[in-house]
Amino acid sequence: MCKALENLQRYLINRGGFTPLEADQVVASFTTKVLRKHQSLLQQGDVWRYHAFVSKGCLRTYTVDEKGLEHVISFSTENWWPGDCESLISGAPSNYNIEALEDCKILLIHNEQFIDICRQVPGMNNMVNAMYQRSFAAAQERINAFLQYTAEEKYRYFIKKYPAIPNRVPLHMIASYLGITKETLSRIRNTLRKEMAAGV
Amino acid sequence: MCKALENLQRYLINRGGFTPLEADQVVASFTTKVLRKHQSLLQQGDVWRYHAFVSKGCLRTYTVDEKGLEHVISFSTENWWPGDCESLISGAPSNYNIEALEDCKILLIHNEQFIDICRQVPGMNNMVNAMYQRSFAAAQERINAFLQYTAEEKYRYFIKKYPAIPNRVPLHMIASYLGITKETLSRIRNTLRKEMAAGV
DNA sequence: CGATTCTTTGAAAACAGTCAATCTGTGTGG
DNA sequence: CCACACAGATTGACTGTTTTCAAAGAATCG
Repeated sequence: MCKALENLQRYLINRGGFTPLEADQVVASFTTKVLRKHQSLLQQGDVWRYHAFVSKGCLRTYTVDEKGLEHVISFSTENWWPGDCESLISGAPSNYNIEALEDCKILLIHNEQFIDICRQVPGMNNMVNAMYQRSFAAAQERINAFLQYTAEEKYRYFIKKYPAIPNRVPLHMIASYLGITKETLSRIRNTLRKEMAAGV
Repeated sequence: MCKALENLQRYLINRGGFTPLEADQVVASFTTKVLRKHQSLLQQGDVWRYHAFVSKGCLRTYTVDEKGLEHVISFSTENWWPGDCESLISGAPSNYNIEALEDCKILLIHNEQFIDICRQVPGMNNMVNAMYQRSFAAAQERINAFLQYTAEEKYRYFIKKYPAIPNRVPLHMIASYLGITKETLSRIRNTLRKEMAAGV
């Protein structure tokens, strides 16, 4: 088994509570997709019919508003499931774009096959369920951050929660993710640097 | 069957795709809880171990930050499932408060019983799954609104999406939900009134 | 009624955004 | 290997939306 698939297998065993055999069965239905930096996994207007697991790399999901401005909805690194669950449920064209920020290895499966597996492998439903619960809980936490934090507090919270992201992702995308401008984020970084230097 | 339970039965048939008989079986495990205005369904620090269906009334879920300020996370009206899914999964004390804004009728079930029903009634897993998917999609949409809208745009979007809420809920709670101050929202309302008067 | 709670209004202050210029680093092609 | 282009990051001055603070006017409830 190639390394990309092994990552998913490990994920299924550790996070989904599967036996190695069950995990094999699930993994066998996935195909590997290599994405080079700047390539897309999903483009606005297309329908999302898959489940995708990030085995290696980093992607961003973003929207484009009426003024043509991009807004980063989320980052997806190893062991995440990027996609558009709205489009998946409804079959409607997606409003989201998903783009590789680095060279990526993605494991893909069509939704129909995925549903088959859910029927065949007991425990699959539970894992999917838990996945969505976690996603929802995380989204609520983020909403909470929008409600109570200033720009600086949002950034502090972000680097505490995702310490690896700032090193992998350009600043202006993080600013977009936080709902602030790149200039503001640059100034915030500056004050944080000064704090570090002062030994706070 | 009392009227409160009938609402849930109807929900299960229409939204969950159950037969009336299956729906009966599910409904039978729920108990009715009456909440008077200002009473709580969940208080910060308690563990949430239930699933709750709003048969009648309106509630708010909110957090209290370090400064003692309240932030409205969500409103729940008829046919919604308020609760703290984070606390439910992890078993950790909740950070949320859920309070009745009107006299309410809530249908409650313990999570353990709920899991039993999921095992017994086929299709239950799918419904729960779809519920969380919808919740997650809605949360993402809200995050998107935070990213691209001004205060006024957020309010316009809100009344368009939830036209019934403004009539049932005090202004300052809507302001909190939108992440703006009550004074700002009051001023926005003022300009909207003027627009209406001018016939825009 | 009196007492909350909710809403509105005004003026001043603060935070973040905009615009514009410059600086940095990286990679590509001559 | 250098020069150039380009994307990303920083800085400054200015603008503007939203917040804050304070006060007073509705509305609701016991």
